[in-house]
Amino acid sequence: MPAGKRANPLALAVLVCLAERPMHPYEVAQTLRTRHKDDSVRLNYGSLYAVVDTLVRRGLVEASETERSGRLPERTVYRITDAGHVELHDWLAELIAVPAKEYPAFEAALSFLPAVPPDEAASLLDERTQRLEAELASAGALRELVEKARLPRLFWVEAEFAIALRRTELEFVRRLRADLAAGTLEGLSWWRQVHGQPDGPVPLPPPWGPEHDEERP
Amino acid sequence: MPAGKRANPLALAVLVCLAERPMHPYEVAQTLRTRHKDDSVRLNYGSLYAVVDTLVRRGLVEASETERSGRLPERTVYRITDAGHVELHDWLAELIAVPAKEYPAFEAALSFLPAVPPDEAASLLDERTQRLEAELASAGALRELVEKARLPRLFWVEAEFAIALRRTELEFVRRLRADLAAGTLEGLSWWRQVHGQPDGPVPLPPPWGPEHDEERP
DNA sequence: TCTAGGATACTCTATATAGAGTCCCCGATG
DNA sequence: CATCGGGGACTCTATATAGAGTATCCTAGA
Repeated sequence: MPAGKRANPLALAVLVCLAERPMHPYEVAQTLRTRHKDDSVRLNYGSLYAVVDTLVRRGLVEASETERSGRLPERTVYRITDAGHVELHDWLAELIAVPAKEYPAFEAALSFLPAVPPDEAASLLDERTQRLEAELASAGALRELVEKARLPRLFWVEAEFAIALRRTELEFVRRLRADLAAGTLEGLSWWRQVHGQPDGPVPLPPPWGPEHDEERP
Repeated sequence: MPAGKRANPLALAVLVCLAERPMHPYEVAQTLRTRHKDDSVRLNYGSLYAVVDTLVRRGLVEASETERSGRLPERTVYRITDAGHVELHDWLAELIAVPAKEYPAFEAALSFLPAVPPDEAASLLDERTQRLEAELASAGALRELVEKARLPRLFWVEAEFAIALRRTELEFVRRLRADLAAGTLEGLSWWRQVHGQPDGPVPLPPPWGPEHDEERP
């Protein structure tokens, strides 16, 4: 088996850091933080040490020394192995070349949109719009700072990507909200009707089942 | 504490289904599948039953009956409680109104882009482009089918959203690839140089550290 | 000089999760 | 009539994960 388990991208981050030079896990965390890679990779200590252990078990990194200063906890310095270099390369290549299915929370929320009444949905979408605008504004400010610091674009492509996604999301929300306001969203009348019942929230049922999936003779 | 744990969106999906009518977990899974909600919410049996248990412990759903036909495994039918209705509403409202930070795999990959040589990166990006195009093509075909089945747009907004994100990703990848080809990507010379060393892969170190984060006098 | 607060460098534990495995039924096939 | 395959409806288990907790050192203020 060439690829043991490629679950947590934090493991990839560790490999990248150790490919630069040997470090102890806490130092890996620092490095990722000062480079703002913790914006793109979920980083917390609980997972970090677990992930390093896994890498050790898979033979991708190995302990190179354990220092101790005073009576502070030991620091174990790890180095990447040859197998680690290979795995780093293959994993990263795969991540770049093949798009993976993601499950964004908002996509899930949209799936169940009919479960809230349409008027409330409208104001919730408005709130999201405002928050997204705020987020994009501060992201823009940050981008200017980074540019002024003369940090080449190569080192913040990931931030650009995140911003592009958020922008698309904002446009989508605005359009959906507009269609809702204009009454041009197909299914709206059903939606209003379902929530018009006086007997409290009747969130669904949607009027389609297996029979809509394929035609029968 | 009004909100116990709002981790897994599958729990939300279960609440939505049970708000429609009482079901046993397997039936919930079926329902989600026939409505293609398993495209927006990660669904697998291992998690499903665990999630239902959690909902029971939190008092959001309760067992209403357990049937048995023949010697097949028992089917426990669950119904949503009043607290469950409240939680369903609040959770969904939050998901719609406040954008959550996500960690897409490709964003992580972009973070570490300099770890592969630039020429290889170019062809990996090409491969991604092709795969994204294929994905979007089949998504388009599916969308037409759904439209022909007269399924109102309200019931597939989430798919529209996913497509919008993928389109943005495709554009982003195309542009990045083009900048790479044109040599207009800032940092490219450093990138080439680092990977030009004959002593194998020297993936990093990037030429910035804490000193770039803030100015000193 | 005493102390409050913040790094440093982990460690612990309860819970979540994925994926495989299990057991039974039913219809079709040879 | 035996058996084969494909659902249905879970159950089991090893691993991953988040978040809080711990213990030491250092610095700067009162």
